[in-house]
Amino acid sequence: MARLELSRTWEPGEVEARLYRSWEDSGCFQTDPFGEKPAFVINMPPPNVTGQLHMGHGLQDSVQDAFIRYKRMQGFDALWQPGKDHAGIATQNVVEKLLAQEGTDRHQLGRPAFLTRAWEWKEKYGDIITEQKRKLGDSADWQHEVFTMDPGPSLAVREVFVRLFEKGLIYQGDYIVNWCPRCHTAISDEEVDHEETASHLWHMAYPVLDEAGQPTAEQVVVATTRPETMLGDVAVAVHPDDARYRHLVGRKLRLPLVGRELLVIADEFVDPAFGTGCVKVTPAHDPNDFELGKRHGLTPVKVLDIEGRINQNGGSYAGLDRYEARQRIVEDLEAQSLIMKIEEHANAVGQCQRCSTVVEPYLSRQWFVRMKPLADAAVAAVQAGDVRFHPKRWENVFFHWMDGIRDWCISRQLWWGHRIPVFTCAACGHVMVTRVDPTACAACGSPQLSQDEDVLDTWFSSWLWPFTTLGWPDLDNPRFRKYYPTHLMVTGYDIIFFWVSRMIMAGIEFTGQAPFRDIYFTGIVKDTQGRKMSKSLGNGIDPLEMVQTFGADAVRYSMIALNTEGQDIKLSVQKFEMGRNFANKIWQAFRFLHMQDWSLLDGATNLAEPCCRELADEWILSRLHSTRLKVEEAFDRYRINEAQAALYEFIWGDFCDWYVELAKPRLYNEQDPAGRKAALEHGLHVFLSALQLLSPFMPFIAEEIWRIIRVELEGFGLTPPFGEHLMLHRLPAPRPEWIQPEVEAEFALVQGLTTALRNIRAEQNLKPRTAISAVLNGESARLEGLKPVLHYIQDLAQASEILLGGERPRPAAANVVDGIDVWVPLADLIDLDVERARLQKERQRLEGAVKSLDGKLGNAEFIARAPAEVVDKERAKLDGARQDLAKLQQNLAELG
RNA sequence: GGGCGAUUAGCUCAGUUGGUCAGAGCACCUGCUUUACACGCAGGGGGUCACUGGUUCGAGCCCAGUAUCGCCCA
Repeated sequence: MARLELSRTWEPGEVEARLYRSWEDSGCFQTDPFGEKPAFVINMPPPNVTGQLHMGHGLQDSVQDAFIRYKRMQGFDALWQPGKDHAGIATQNVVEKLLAQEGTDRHQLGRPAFLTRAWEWKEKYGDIITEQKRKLGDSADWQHEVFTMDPGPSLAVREVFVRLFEKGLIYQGDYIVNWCPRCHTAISDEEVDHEETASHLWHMAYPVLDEAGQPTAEQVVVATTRPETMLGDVAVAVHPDDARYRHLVGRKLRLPLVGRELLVIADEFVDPAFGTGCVKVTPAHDPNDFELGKRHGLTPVKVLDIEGRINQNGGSYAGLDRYEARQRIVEDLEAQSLIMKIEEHANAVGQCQRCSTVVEPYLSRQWFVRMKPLADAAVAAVQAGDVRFHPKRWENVFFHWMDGIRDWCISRQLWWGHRIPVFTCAACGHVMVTRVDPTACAACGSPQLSQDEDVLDTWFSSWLWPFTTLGWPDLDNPRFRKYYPTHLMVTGYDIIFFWVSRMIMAGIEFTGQAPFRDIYFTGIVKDTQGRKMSKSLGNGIDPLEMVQTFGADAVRYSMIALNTEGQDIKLSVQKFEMGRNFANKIWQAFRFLHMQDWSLLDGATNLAEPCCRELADEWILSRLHSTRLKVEEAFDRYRINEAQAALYEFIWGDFCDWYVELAKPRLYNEQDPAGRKAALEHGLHVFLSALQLLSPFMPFIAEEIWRIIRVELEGFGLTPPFGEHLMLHRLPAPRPEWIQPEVEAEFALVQGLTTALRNIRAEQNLKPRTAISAVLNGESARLEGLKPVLHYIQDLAQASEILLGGERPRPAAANVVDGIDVWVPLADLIDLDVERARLQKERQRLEGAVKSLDGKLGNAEFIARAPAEVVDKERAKLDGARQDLAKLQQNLAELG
């Protein structure tokens, strides 16, 4: 029978592409809203249409896919709901750049033509990111992929806007917002990154005026980090209790360079300890000053335009960029000797998260959502345990933010996005917020209506994502009915504010239910120095490149291995070697099984069941099922790295290192065909079972080996006991009765004795080919117990002969394992000095153990207070150590 | 200023409810072309678990404080 040829190492490239196609084409990722199976749902955080795959996806998708695949194999109708985000600012930026290359811009094009271009771009490039995600092996339900601007989600966004408006939770108003002078739009507080920057504090003197409006000799000195905003100053404030300035309150000042008269006002807000204790008040360009101005009835003066340039209110500075203006103003003040001091000052400057431009606090008319009423229910839901955070500590971050929650600026001065459904009648000024575009004014009937020019913040569609992806607001949509609320959300802790909190609020507000039950926070992927990966630093590691170099399984394995309890990950390319090495190890183990004589298998062969014939079989089966339990438990506790680690230890540490070695003599024993067959069958059964458990983590190699086994079995005319795709194969019920601690203990002794012999061999520098024999001595009952496993030790330690009991050979190298003497007669081979040194070291170790245990057990308090179980255990340890020590002393004495 | 996290082997990190927990991977040392694997095998070295007190029969693990680093919020 011709057998398949297996590559010498695991070569993932071609295999992964082929298998993924086969999964997707066969509908392996699909779900069934009408089926009987219970649902398990993860909503994939929608990547931006402009996005490129980065390591954050590498990490989070590995986690999500592991859960989804595991649940799917447990018999759930597992939905991983994918989608994409229209990324308002980012997409508009990209399209505007294209237009600029063509020598035009969106204003020349006009809104409809611009939107056509944006859609064209989206259709052409928008799938790049999801194609990239397929390379990771993501088993998402791609057929139901949703885009935030699809008709469904768009309808939902409008519905939500109208509902909130009707409830009085959406309002329009003039407030200070964060303005990005490059994106030409307002952004929310959450979209501003604060970076500590070295700056200056300029102390500027404003002359005090007398009753007649003439300058006096007195000056008021204010300190500011933004001198250019002085053009918009309308007052100077001091603390009412500040004795230094009390006499000035109510007096007038002359604003230098501009000439405007300013009033000195008193306000509790002023911190007398900061700067000079006098604060210039610029209500149009500072949030605190804005509030201050409102309290004192001041009229704001705007001095910046949407580009961040000084406007016509800035007199001779009009048209200058804000930084040029800053420089010129400082120079001009200096020329008038009005700069009193320039201090070094570090302050946190807000930057646009999208383009890193320094944002300006900017007075403008925007739409806001009143958040407080939504927040209360969300907090209650988390407190009640309706939503559970993993790790739990992130709850505090959530509570803290919710506690101080501020209203959400949702309007953006963009064209790409959901246009705000507010219509104003040109004739009578009546404002309408409607689910369907109105054709005539509801008040006066005029058809002359104009829609608000702005669009909504992209997050305004994202916060609805868990239910809009499933068909909401159509409550009868079968997908919504079956899959909502979802079960698990996996994302980074860095978007707790942006997204997680808001999703919880929206879920409760609009569906009456929290949108997910559990939320698992991953860490953030950093570089080796602990810096965030970024394009500008060029310190990113490209997941696609890693997939190409090491394979998707390796990338997934490594990312999950590194993802411990939501800690940040310091990543380097080298880290992927562990995944690659593990995949290759699995492949080699399979090559070994594969190269055996499969013609031994017959109609009675059932790889779905074990066929234990001896201790080694029972042992590996026990280990397999112990591992199985660990995996289950780890998934339940959201510690999937532990699940993966347990599988690694089992496959590499138990199966490859010990079981395969013991299977070799059985497989090569021509005298015992039944034994050969059993060894092969049992090896395949255990290996396959482990692979199935591993497949949520390393789906490709598991699936490929499964496929090859199928093909080979069919080649021998046998029927595989499983279906075409491993990933769809139901996990068999756990069999705890196969876990046998006594068998594991017995085997541990085999391992200990083997290691002792190998240790002697290595320390005495004996070549592997050199035959050694050994004598094991101890209590007769224990020697009797070793009889059935003696051949294991002999094979594993490559010993020509092992005697149970008998005289100590002289000279001999010696070890003691758990009360059993291990002697290796070495005649002329032994190096006495080496042997003596080795034994002395071992003696030292044992003496230490005896001393510490002795002390412990000599302590009456310990005997009295510690549980009897613990005391007994310690006693047994002491007895064992004493016994071993005595034997060791004897061995040393023998050496002379 | 408030909060959170980290501090365990040279490096990156695990260590559930306090009692075989002092561990893994990489790196290191010594052997090894052993018919699955050098992306490997066998053996080995290496840590006052940041520091100081406390609770306890017993503390990487609990408590208090200190130091250093990092993050978030103000």
